Amino acid sequence: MRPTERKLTLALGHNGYKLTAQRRSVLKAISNSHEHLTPAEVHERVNQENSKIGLVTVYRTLELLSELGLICQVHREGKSQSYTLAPSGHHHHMICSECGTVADFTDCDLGELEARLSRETGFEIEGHLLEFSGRCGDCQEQAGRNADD
Amino acid sequence: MRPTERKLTLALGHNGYKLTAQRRSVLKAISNSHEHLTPAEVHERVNQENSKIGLVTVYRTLELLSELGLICQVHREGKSQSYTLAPSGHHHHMICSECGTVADFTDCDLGELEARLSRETGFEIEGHLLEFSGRCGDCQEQAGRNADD
DNA sequence: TGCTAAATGAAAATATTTTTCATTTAGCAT
DNA sequence: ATGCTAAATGAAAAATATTTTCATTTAGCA
Ligand SMILES: [Mn+2]
Ligand SMILES: [Mn+2]
Ligand SMILES: [Zn+2]
Ligand SMILES: [Zn+2]
Repeated sequence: MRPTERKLTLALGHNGYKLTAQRRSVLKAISNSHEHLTPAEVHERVNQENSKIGLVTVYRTLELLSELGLICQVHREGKSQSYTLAPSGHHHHMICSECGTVADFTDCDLGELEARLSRETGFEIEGHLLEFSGRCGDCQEQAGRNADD
Repeated sequence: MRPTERKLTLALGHNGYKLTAQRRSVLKAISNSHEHLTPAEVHERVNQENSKIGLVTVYRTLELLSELGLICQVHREGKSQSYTLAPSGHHHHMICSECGTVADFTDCDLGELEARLSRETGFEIEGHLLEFSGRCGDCQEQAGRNADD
């Protein structure tokens, strides 16, 4: 059993949820992709396989997996919600604007900035959203190759 | 003329766009609020006044004002797009999760982090999204007063 | 093996955003 | 000032996204 599947089994059991084929398919689709996927994209990919599950179930499952911390949301300007596999614990995303690949990083180091803002504005800070966008190594290479032609 | 209106006149003229009553109303609704407003909310507020403008025009106008740098988008988990008045230049938001107030700050100081990520992952970083969420001073006070009762 | 609460999915409802196109109007040239 | 024209508007419809409802199925347990 793949480590992601094992996590799913544990997280579901722990919280009184049932392990279903649909839930396994959704998580598998996400963990098989390095990109962030919208509910519609997950649905499409799952249904290309044998399974055929309903879009409503995809929505419900994405919300559940997100709650369990197995996947997390990616925020793109103007785009609809999309999800990617979550490493454990606090982390952030770098997103390739060309191919959609998501890379995680953990040490955001915003403590000092938070403290200063809190002091200066009186806000009590509870959380933050930090994402970088750019071009991944692969897409840069590809652009380089095309320029060479 | 209020400074925001002056900016609007200049930005529109500069770019070959026309100054219309609708555009003034939309910008006014946003600049009159410290909260971030969705298209539907902007529409509602504008139409409470004399004017009565179409929701489609609100959508189009928000996009235009955003392009011109007069307003900017706020990103909330699971919520639909919303906008707030933009100070000039690069900046970020702190958003009160209770009342929706948005406060801006400018010095995000992510250069070092960017450089390290770029070095370690090969990503070429082009931009970032940084938002803090928490409770504004007012909402903390109010909570304090309620606890006192 | 059977029971039951949880999960699923089809359909409908609701919400959000975009497109189309006929009508109006701001800004400019006269 | 007046008329012209490209840009802007708005009503309606279409497209897209998300949620609710409820009858049916099923995972996990006794
Ligand atoms: Mn992540
Ligand atoms: Mn802003
Ligand atoms: Zn890429
Ligand atoms: Zn507040």
